[in-house]
Amino acid sequence: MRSTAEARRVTVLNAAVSVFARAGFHATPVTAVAAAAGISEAYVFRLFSGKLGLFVAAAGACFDRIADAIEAGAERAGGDSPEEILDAMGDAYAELIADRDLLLFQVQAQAVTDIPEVAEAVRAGYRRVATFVQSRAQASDAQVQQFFAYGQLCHLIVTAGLEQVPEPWARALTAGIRHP
Amino acid sequence: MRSTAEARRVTVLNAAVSVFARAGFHATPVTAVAAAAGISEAYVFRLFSGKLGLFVAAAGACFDRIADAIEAGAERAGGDSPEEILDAMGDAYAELIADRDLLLFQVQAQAVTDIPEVAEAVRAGYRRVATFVQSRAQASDAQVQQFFAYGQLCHLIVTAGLEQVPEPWARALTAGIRHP
DNA sequence: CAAGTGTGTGAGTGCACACTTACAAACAAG
DNA sequence: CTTGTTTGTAAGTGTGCACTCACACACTTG
Repeated sequence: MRSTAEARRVTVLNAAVSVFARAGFHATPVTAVAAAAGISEAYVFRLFSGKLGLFVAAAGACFDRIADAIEAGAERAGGDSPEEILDAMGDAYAELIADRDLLLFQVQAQAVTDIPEVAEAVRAGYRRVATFVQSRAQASDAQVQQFFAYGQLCHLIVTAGLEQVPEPWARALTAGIRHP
Repeated sequence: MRSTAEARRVTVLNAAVSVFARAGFHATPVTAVAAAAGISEAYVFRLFSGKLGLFVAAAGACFDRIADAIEAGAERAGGDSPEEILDAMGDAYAELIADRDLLLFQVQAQAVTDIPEVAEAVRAGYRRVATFVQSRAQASDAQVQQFFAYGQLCHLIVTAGLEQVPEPWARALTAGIRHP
């Protein structure tokens, strides 16, 4: 049944985002994502063209979920000004990455951009998100840039575990970042 | 001669930063850094306690160089206001990472923060840089936060190769970032 | 029922790589 | 010269992992 194979791919992709997020591309064996998806390693290799194909597909799924969340967040904005819409998008993003999988996957993907296919997937993901943010919020270039700069700051805060650091420098970096 | 061993360690560390920066911790064999340093793999293992010890030491060297460059940059500031000093520091940082090794190494280190020793090294590095920036520039928390947020944005720009992308969304993200 | 097609796996295979060990040359001290 | 220490390497060893293949069950079609 063709639909079953397609359903499997979705399951595997969700598992892949979670598992790759922890230890990254090179450090996670495809056995691990197969186990997380509840199927055999051999079948994962049939569903995707090698480990790299799996990772690239997972990157697509990751950015899909991010784009959807931001889009939904924009709908809940309090007003029509760029500031209000960006703020609502930021809140939606913060909510989405509460479980950390999507954030950590992005970090892992950025770390293996020496592989051209991954670099292209990352560009495609940010292209999609950035163009939507700009057009939907009617924000200026500078506002969009700021939006992503503080998004990237979240990556540092989470990977370095700065929320747990009580020292002043860490408090300065984490100040105002919504529920990490 | 003890001094020679110490000199070797420095050589190896410089090589390690460059080599790890390209492909990351898990994807680069220590043979590669040994070759870059011009010595045998076995001797690298004698100079450092395993691959992880080498990587952590390289992280220390990386943040040392960053801190030194920012410190030197601050000396060249045009004035005494926080804005002028932060700007001079930003310029110094941008100059330093022109060769990309230090920037990419930071990305790679952030990607393997699931290893506790690496996470601690990253925190120590940012602790050193952030405390210096804040005390030297007498900047507010918000200014320091902004400084690092746009620094992290540079990581995205470089890893995704956004300087090469002519599309509007990419131009918005790269606008005003000093000579990438 | 026979033949074909899609879904799924267990049991390999081969290679890359982290780390060790045994050994050698240089230099120093007595 | 002998003994000891430091610098350095060549040649393993064992393991983990990407990827393959032969095979099996299910389900459809004629």
